[in-house]
Amino acid sequence: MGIKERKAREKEQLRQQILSAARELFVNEGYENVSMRKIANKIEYSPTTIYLYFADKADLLDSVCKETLLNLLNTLEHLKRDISDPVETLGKSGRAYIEFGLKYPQDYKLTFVIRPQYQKGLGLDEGSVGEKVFDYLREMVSECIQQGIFHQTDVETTSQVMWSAVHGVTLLLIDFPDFPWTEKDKLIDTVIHTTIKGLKA
Amino acid sequence: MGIKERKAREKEQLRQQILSAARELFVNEGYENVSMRKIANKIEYSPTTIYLYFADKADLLDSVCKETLLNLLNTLEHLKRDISDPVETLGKSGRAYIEFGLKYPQDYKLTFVIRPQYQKGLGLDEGSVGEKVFDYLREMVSECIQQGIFHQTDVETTSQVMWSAVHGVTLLLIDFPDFPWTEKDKLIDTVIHTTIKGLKA
DNA sequence: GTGTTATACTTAACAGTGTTAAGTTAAATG
DNA sequence: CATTTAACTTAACACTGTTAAGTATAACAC
Repeated sequence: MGIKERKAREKEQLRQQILSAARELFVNEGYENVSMRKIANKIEYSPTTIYLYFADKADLLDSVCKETLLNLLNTLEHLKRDISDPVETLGKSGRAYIEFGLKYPQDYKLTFVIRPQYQKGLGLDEGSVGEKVFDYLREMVSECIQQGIFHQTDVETTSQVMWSAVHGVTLLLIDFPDFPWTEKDKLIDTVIHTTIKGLKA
Repeated sequence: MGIKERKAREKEQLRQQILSAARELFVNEGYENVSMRKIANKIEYSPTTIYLYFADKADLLDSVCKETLLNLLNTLEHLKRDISDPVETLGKSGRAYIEFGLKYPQDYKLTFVIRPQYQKGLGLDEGSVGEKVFDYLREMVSECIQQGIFHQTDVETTSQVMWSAVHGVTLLLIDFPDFPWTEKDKLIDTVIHTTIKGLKA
């Protein structure tokens, strides 16, 4: 029964082709400026073929964002976690998060800004990749709280404060590139250190 | 020479009519889902009339956002500033900023997220309303630094950290309404207090 | 009051959009 | 070899932002 498998493999290949064409165009030209026809041209198929693999343009965006979240999760999980110094680890994670956003600014915006506009079902549902990313943050914070380093004892609130800080600075740096920012690394460090210091007991 | 003045007044009136129709539609249906024809219908003029008053759709967005920034600036400037307790004032300002964003979530997103996507020239240029809003923040922060309350002595970096925090939590609350947030007021307060505490000497 | 010019607005059109229904072609199945 | 199924395409619909050309009316000069 090798034929069916080959077919399935070919289907999956085309799906991936569509996905990576879409990502490249979304990132380079912006979601709104990319048409289904442009994507179709890039992969040399007719526009309607895409609809055999994805429900609509928003679904395509959805899949692209899911990949981005997987990459982000992967980046974070590859950080060496120093359990003896959870605050240091939390800081490093925050920095990695921001740097991920700045390394792939368009992907970050697609995932955390554009997508919520089209997909009410946030992508942070139970079991989703988005939730896993936030779970990672929860773990880091939880460790700090357990060791009594933090003032707050509420893991949720503390995690959300941390997320606000890194999300905020990431988006500002992306969206207002011409603003007279302090030297980028200094700003990032200050955001992280200020937040962590504010959380400490 | 009353005729010319009357005409100018009428022109300005129509301009305002277009603007408020655009704002209402942008806010209720989202920038991307509003067509020039929809706006035209609402004001009972032909679509092309709009182009006699605004260069294009992005220019219309621009003008709507400028109004929003004026409203935000006005809100902030009406806060009682307690010069004897600048930290208290800074905290109140931060809260007012976030609450403004949550009171007019769509306007906030149009101004701080959607607009930067279409208008490279950020809207924080010298002399712009956007700059005035940030100047307000600079003043608050500057007062805290002058009184030696803050650890940092750099007004710019400190202001940017503050902005990151409030912008971050505002956008997260708007974009992910279904996320299991801590009680909203508690989260806002914690974000502000954490940031200010982190900045203190 | 008449002729001219400028102003304000509209009609028609272009090239493009997301998406669907119907049609085609080729391969797999019986 | 006939038939069904899968993969893909063509054609179309109703819509988009925007421009060029046209029209009617009001303001002006004489």
